[in-house]
Amino acid sequence: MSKNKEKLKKVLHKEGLRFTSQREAVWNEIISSDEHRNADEIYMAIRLNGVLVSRATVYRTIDVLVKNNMVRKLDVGVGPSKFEHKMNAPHHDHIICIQCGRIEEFMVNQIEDLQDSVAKEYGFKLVRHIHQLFGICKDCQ
Amino acid sequence: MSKNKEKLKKVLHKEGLRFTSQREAVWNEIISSDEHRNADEIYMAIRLNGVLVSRATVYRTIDVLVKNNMVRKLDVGVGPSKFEHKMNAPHHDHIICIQCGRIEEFMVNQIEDLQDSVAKEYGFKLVRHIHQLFGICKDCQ
DNA sequence: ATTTCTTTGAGACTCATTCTCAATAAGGGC
DNA sequence: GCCCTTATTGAGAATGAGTCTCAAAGAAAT
Ligand SMILES: [Zn+2]
Ligand SMILES: [Zn+2]
Ligand SMILES: [Zn+2]
Ligand SMILES: [Zn+2]
Repeated sequence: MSKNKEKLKKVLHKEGLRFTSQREAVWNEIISSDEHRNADEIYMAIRLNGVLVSRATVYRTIDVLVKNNMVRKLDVGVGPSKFEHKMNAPHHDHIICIQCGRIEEFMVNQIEDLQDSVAKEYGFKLVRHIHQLFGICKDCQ
Repeated sequence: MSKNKEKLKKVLHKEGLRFTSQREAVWNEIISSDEHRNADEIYMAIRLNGVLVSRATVYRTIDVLVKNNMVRKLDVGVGPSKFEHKMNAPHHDHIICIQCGRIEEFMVNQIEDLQDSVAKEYGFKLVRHIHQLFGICKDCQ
């Protein structure tokens, strides 16, 4: 069994959920691409592969994956949320062009550390963070 | 005329928009509090003051204010967006409790500077940023 | 195989936000 | 002020992402 399938099984088991073909299809579709896609795009891609999975199941499955750190949810400020898998992908945040929607990824260790300090200072146990820079990209300026 | 009224007039003029009593009412309501409120809460507060302004106008006016850096839009991850004025308030970001919804404000110069560096590195002209830390607050742990 | 509990799909539903469009009000010129 | 043009407003309809419902189908347990 593939590493990714293992991972899904493990998480579903931990959550007391069953391993089903639909959940596997959603997970497979999400890890098949490194793009930032919304739920409907993922749903459509699965259908194009000839697999029948409902929109509701796509949303439900993505929720589980997000909760378990396998998928990152991205609010791009306009329109539906986008998603990306986190398998083998190092942590990163995003810089987004408000003109053309282009998304670049960045990661600065120093910022990550400073976030931890802030959480500590305020007595919060940090679970996740959103860090998005919005601006005009080179091509759009 | 008050400083705040001036400010609104200036921005509306710059945008080629007219100064109206409704827009003034929305702006006055927003600057009257330092809380983080959603559009409907702001709408209700205006009505309680006896002023009649429609929900649509509240939304429309907030959009202008956000675009012109007078108001900050806050996506708290669940439910409607919240807003806060930026008059005389130094820039800050937010750390939010995912249990009780409590919101604290923080500001780290070093993070702000690092953001500028990232934007520069990617050739983006930075317009705004979202930086939100989500976790469990002291009381909820 | 039978029972029990979970999952699924189709579509209804929610709810924040946006849109429509006729009625009203600003702002500029006279 | 008064007129004219153009922007704004309000009420409610429309939108759209996401959630919920519930009967049917499927998994696990006995
Ligand atoms: Zn761009
Ligand atoms: Zn990414
Ligand atoms: Zn809390
Ligand atoms: Zn704040």
